[in-house]
This record gives sequence, C-alpha cells and structure tokens, in this order.
Amino acid sequence: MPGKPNDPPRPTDAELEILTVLWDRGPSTVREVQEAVARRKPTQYTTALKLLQIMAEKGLVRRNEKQRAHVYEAGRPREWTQRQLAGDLLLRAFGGSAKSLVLGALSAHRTSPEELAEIRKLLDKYEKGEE
Amino acid sequence: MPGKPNDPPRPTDAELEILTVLWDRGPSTVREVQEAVARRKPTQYTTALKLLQIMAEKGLVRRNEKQRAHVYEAGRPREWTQRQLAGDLLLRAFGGSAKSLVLGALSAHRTSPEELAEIRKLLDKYEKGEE
DNA sequence: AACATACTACGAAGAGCTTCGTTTGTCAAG
DNA sequence: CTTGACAAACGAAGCTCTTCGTAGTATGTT
Repeated sequence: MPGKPNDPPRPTDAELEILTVLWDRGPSTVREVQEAVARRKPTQYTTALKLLQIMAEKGLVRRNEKQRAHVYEAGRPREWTQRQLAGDLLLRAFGGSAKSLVLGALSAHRTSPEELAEIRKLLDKYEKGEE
Repeated sequence: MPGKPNDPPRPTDAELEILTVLWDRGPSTVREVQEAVARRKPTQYTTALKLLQIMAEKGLVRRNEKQRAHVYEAGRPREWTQRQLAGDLLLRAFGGSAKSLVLGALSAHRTSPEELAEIRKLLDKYEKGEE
C-alpha cells in the first residue's frame, strides 16, 4: 500500500547518503554519521546535524533523545526504501516495464556471471511464489 | 563512458515527464508538449516553454528554430537516459548490487510471468555477450 | 566555581526547481 | 494599416535542498 499519508517522502541525494550510513551502522549519533559521511565527502558537523533534524521531521529517521547526544536511526528498513525508489523510478522513467529497468541496470555496469545467476534465482522465486 | 563533460545532467521529475512526451511523439512544438503533459496534470503553456528552454540550455533537448514555433526533440535517446538513471540509482541506493535493484523492482509492482520470461532472456544475452 | 569541550538549535544564504504573469515579436486577415 | 492570434522571451515569486556560522546549553575537569 504505497503512498499512505504517513509514508516518508522520497529521500533526496544527501538524505540517501545518510540513510545508507544508518543502515550500515545501525542507530548512531550525529558525530558518528558525520564522520562516516565525511570519509567520502567533506562535510561539516552542523550540516549532518541539520540534515538529520529535517529528516526527523519528515519521518525518514527516528530520534532518541535519552542521551545528550541524540541517537538517530533509519525510519524504514533499507529494503523498504529500496522498493520505494525502484518502484518510483520504474513508473517515472520506464513506464512500468520491469524488463526495461533490468536492461538499464545491466547495461549501466558490467554484472558478474555470479550475480546474473543470483538474479535468475530471484526470478524463479517470483514465478513460483507470487501468482 | 559515463560522465563526459558534455553529458547532460540527470533530469528532474518535471523534465523527465517532458522527455517522455518527446520520446513518445518525436520532435514537437511547445504547444504539442504542453497539451500532452496537460492531459496528465494541469500545466500552463509558459511553464512547458520555460522548462524546455532550460532543458535546452542543459543539453537535455535540442531546439530547431527554423519554424516560428520552435521544434524540440530529446537530446538523448530514451534508452541512453534510462541507462543513466538506472546506473545512478544502482550506485546511490543499491550499493551497485544489480540483484538488489531487480529485487526492489520486482517487489514494487507485480510482474507478469511473460515479463519475467523476457527478463530471463535478457540475462541469457548478458551471460553470452558480455565477458 | 570557572573553564574547556561537545552537543543541539536556529537562522540564513545560495542554488536549483517549478510555476506563472507580463512583455515583446511575428504573422496574417480584415 | 490596424487588429487579433499566437509564439518566444523575460522576470520574479515561492518552494526545496544543501550548506554553514553562530548562539545557547549541558557535561565534566581542574
């Protein structure tokens, strides 16, 4: 049931980077998030803080204020958000054609035979399980 | 070779809608684009015009000024842009895992067995062709 | 108690996105 | 030649995103 009133909105680029950190690390303080993000891209502490505050308002993250250093965690599991994003792009850019999306992904970067095999397994599962 | 200096940037949501119209219709005037877009979403003529002008500056569309009513066409083929977008999302949200992206797409909306079969054909092709 | 340290909160700037109203230019019909 | 229709161009407003500086507040150390 996508699009419920309290579903968080699609995360922006910077927000997605932060969510990725939270998914990888689990609940984290602003400092921890900032240090992780800064490893890939110079980022001020207050920038990370502000982002997290806004994300909390949007419902993208949850905040625990028990400690002096508030602890943030992702509001939705990684898979949930990935499904949102994939579904969103599927509709916006691929006219709902999953085939086109897969083609786009495969042609965008070389995929190993092992991964192709895993994708095949996925297809099997979806052919059996979901009628 | 993604990321060449003159590659157009990732289109925004509104821009993607317009590109879709251009891909579907081929080269079109502003009026034609506006009417097509307005069918799905109330849109003023000047809004479509401004968008197209900005998109021309960005290189997302090309403009032919031979006629009084300028004729716009997509700067890149649909497949090229789709590859960009899929690759971009693959990196930003899926850590480069094509398998995760496929899983996200499949779980986002029910996919017919026919389409699953077509996707399987795609995989075959990629297993043979690209070593 | 005073001080240094670490944290949150707030405000604002600068850029980009989207929309629209107004102006300017062009063409053709009366 | 004037008028009406239609097109491009321009400018600006309102919004979001991203960033950062500054101020205020709590904690712990000497």
